[in-house]
Amino acid sequence: MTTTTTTEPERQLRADARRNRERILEAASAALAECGVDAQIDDIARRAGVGVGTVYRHFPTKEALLVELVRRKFRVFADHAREALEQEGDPFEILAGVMRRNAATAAGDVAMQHALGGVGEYMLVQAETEQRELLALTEQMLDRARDGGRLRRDIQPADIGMLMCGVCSTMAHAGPGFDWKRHLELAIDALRAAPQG
Amino acid sequence: MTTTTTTEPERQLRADARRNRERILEAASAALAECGVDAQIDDIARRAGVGVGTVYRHFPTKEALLVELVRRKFRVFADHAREALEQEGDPFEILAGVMRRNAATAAGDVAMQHALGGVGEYMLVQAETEQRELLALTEQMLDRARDGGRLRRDIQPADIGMLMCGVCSTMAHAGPGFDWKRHLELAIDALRAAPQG
DNA sequence: CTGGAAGCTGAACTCCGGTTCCGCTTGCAT
DNA sequence: ATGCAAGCGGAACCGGAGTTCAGCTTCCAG
Repeated sequence: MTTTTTTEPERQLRADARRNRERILEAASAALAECGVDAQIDDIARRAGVGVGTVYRHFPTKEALLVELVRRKFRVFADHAREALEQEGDPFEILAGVMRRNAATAAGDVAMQHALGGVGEYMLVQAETEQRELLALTEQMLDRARDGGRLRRDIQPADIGMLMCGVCSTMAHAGPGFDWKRHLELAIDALRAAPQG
Repeated sequence: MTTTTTTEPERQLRADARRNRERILEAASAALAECGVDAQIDDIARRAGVGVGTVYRHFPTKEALLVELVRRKFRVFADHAREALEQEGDPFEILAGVMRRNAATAAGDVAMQHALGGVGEYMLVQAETEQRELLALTEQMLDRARDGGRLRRDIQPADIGMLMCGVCSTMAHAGPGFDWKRHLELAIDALRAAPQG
């Protein structure tokens, strides 16, 4: 299948334009990963080796650029989930594996922490499609893990979302005893079924 | 004892000044609870029925005002903990009760959600003293609950902090299935000792 | 009562960062 | 080859929000 994401621009771009678009996205990704929402357009343009005007030719507004990157990241999360669904093995551990992998991905991206940690609600709202996709995949993982018997029976896809958002919020905090990996493991433990009733 | 908090201004303020200071704090509290970090000084001044200059006479900078309010809120959290430590009853439930009460407090205050949810790290950093106090009280609650046997033995005070930050981060999100009370209960469940080994 | 220090006001200032826009460059269809 | 639409650069623009300050008002000690 050709890349038919609603996000991509309608008609064929000129070759150099496509190249620039990609460089901008890359630069933006780096800048936002580093500085979060506070990254500046001028900086992004500089990193991309491009004028500010060019950035605005490709993305009507800073917010649009932010949203596009959040979308992409969500697709990465979804890819991880899809890969995991191919694997053999204990479905609970597979679920936990995806959570660990996605958390690690978010850990390197301040913008994503902002989006998930509560600021930049707008970013999430506009990535609704991608979120839904991820939720659907999560549901599959949950179903399997529930059948496996090691997952608490009342856990819903949105629960995973909330917990992951929570973990991301601790990524932004530095402090003694503040460690997102620890937080993540606590969250995963919260999902376990009590060792029989 | 006289109010000897390092935060209060050194020498006796003129009567009207003290009154104004209080009105500003009140107005700021309301504005920040509503708009979070984005609340504007002009708006705060207007709500307080005071000129902007007056706000700046009492707080050198917007950040200082923010920090002061975060500190106060932490003291409220600590008060809740202190009260709880007076109570009789299952120490685990007492701990859970404080968590519920403090979460509910934070739920009505967007600025606090920003501070705890990952933005405004700076606010937390400057409320270090108040945090330490809260941590110490938390430790007492944990010790008792651990002795009671219903608390997972490896839970540390900072864990509670992280979990609470996480819960606050979901407060900022609206969405189907996103419900901070649910998140909080999951967090509390994560603390429970497995029903024997 | 009264002098003067403390406090107040709010228009004006400053800074900063997103956005615009116009003249120039470049890819590509013919 | 070549014309021209698509794309690019980046200085300039603009609005918004924190902060300042010069003159006026109010409290209160003596």
